[in-house]
Amino acid sequence: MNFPPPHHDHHRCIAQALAAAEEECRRRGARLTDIRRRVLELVWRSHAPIGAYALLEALGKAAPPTVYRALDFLLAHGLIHRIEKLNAFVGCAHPGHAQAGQFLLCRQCGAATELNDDDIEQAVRDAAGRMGFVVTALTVEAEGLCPSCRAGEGG
Amino acid sequence: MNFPPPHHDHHRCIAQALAAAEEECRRRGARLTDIRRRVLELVWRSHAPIGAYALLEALGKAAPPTVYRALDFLLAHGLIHRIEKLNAFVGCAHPGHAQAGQFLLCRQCGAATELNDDDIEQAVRDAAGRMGFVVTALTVEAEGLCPSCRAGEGG
DNA sequence: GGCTTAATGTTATATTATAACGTCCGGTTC
DNA sequence: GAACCGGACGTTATAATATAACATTAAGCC
Ligand SMILES: [Zn+2]
Ligand SMILES: [Zn+2]
Ligand SMILES: [Zn+2]
Ligand SMILES: [Zn+2]
Repeated sequence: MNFPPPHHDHHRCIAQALAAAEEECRRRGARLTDIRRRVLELVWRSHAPIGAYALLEALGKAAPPTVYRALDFLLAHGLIHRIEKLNAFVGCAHPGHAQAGQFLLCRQCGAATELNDDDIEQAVRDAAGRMGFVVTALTVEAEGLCPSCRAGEGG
Repeated sequence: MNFPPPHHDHHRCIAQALAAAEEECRRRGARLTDIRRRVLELVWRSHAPIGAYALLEALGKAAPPTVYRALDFLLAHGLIHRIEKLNAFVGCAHPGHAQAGQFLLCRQCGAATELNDDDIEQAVRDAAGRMGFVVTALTVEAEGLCPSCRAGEGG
């Protein structure tokens, strides 16, 4: 839930994500098969969202439906999220929690960080409610500069 | 800025949008050519976002670059907006105003309505700021049910 | 083991978007 | 007016993203 510093111990991010995914799948009676696990691992190779065809290439011998099916599974069980602006996917650090789909996207380093801010969600629900609109799903994608990249830009 | 009722005088929406576009282009010294105007008019055929290839077909004899170039122009001058979730485009009712890119998308009738809510933007800036992230562009796409469709669903 | 269903493989194709280059047209300069 | 210039458009090809349809394999169950 914090912005990942540039040189943190990312193996730890991956290990935690995979452990959380195992747990979540067990809890839901879902099968984290080999392909699904490999795709999840590849998504977690970095905090920057990755596209389906990049995953496909990384997987090696596979066809598009293979990776899209794995992505569908991971999305359905809240293990990854889709970044609409980028047609790309990023790991979810807190599967099982209520997710609002709020993301900060650094235009410099590409990192995506998930927010889960009730005030944002409430502000949207309020504004929508004033027009008689009922919100059932929310996508927030904020582009900008993360702390590290901001420092690097001399600003 | 209100949700368009199902049977409002939509010719008026179109006329106003085209007039506003003319004015905005004049103000900016931009050329609203025939193709660009026709695409804008087609985008405004309804309040539901429309895809590039649907526009292409409606245009008749034209190739993809033609419509994409027109869309790029209209986007650049704030006359339309792109809905990322849908890979589709919708007219902007208030060109020239500061736009936050906030949309309510009715999953029933498809209508997209633009919000311009400072509280939403502020909530995002605040949440981002707490993590040291500076927001430069914001996309908010809320899916749900508009007033008319809510009434129709018997809920 | 045989049955059933979920998962994956495979091929083809749909959908969305852009690259590259040629042509035309309106205005400017001389 | 001829030469020039730059923006808009035409045209062809192709890139990038995503899904349909059906065959095959693998798990889970009895
Ligand atoms: Zn990490
Ligand atoms: Zn960054
Ligand atoms: Zn209207
Ligand atoms: Zn509606």
